[in-house]
Amino acid sequence: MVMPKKTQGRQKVEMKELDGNQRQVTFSKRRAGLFKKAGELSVLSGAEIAVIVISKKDKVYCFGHPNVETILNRYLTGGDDATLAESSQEHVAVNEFNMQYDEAQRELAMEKNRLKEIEEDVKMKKMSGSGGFWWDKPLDENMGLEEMQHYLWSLQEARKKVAAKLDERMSMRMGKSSLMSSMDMKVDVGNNNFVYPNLNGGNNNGGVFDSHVYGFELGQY
Amino acid sequence: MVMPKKTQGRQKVEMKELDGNQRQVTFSKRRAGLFKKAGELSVLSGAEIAVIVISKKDKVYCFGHPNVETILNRYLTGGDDATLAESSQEHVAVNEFNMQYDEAQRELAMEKNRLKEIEEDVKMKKMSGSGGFWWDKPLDENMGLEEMQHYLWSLQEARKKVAAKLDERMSMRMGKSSLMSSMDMKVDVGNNNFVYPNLNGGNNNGGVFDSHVYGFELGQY
DNA sequence: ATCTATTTATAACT
DNA sequence: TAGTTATAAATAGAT
Repeated sequence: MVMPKKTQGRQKVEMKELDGNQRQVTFSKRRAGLFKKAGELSVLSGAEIAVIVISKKDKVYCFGHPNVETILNRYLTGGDDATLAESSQEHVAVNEFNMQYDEAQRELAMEKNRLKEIEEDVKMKKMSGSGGFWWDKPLDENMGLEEMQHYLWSLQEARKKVAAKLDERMSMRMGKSSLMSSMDMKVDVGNNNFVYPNLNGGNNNGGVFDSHVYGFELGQY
Repeated sequence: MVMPKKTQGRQKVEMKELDGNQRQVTFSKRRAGLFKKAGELSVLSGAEIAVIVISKKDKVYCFGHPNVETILNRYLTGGDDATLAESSQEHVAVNEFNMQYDEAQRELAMEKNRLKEIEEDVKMKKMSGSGGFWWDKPLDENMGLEEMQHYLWSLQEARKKVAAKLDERMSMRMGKSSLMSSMDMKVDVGNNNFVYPNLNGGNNNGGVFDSHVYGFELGQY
């Protein structure tokens, strides 16, 4: 007795832009897959990886190991820390920050993993589907309030530096630019109770919640 | 008669850092896979994607559609063009340029695809292994001299259109455009025999030949 | 770089 | 958005 197939299974798909719901679904699924692949590659090869995805509706999703800012910094400065260290005091500062940050991240990862193991011990079922790496989840899901505060502070500092770098780069390319001014506007979230604007409705993504994956929650995908 | 299996086939692999040769091989294979996935996602969903990978030996590999710089700009700036456009006239200009540039890139991509189809028609063999998207290969690898010339020509044509529109816009707002000169610098690779400076040893990544993949060629992998 | 055997990722459906 | 299933793709191991 041959059971009729329940589904047609995966079908080959033409590589052209999709529409409507199909696009949304595919976008979600493949974005998740892409981030997972990025995470695996970084673990297996020890490489640093940043992935930034901006949907058609301007929503920003990103992945970064150890974190996006560090990688952008390296990318913009030439990919070599030595180069970075040589260029100026400011760079040294950023560099130093990066190292400390990395270390902090490592500790965090370990703690997270410990927590996770405990959880898994409790669950131990059906986690294969929802499981994954810690950096594959939204920040607020794996960060306490205090930790968050420190994290925000340090990242904002770093971001200013990176922003300055980018501005420099861009102006080198485009003649000139006043990106900094607008960036400051966005970076100095100042006194908003450590709740970064990104999570509050603005579409400013700051780049603060890195080392992980997150999406802005405003419109549809 | 049962043929002994030729290979064990793919084996499940533990997610931990690899060593030596195995790491290099895996790094190459998976990096390629990651970029391909990124390209597919951008085509299917119409999203803009940037991927930056820095190997343990500090080599930088990146993928960007339509190009890395634009995406980093949007990321650092807030991910929303509208926000950017509000801040100042100059931002409007930059923003506008970016949009038009993106558009031009899209056109170019289509043209490239057309060219490729013709080539494939001639070849039509064994392309499955080396096939893929044009933006998934180093520039020098998928561009013959003639093709390169055509590419540069179309890029310049497209750019003229963009520049014209931009200039038009600019003069509408201000007295004149200061972008023209810098743009010329950027696109007019001029007389260097169609070999883009990026390919000549510097780690300047230009941002002009993006929408594709390339790595810096300084050390080992 | 190529070639399989398998593992993974996912398209279609629920 | 979250499962399920069948099939398309990616890729580990070996050449």
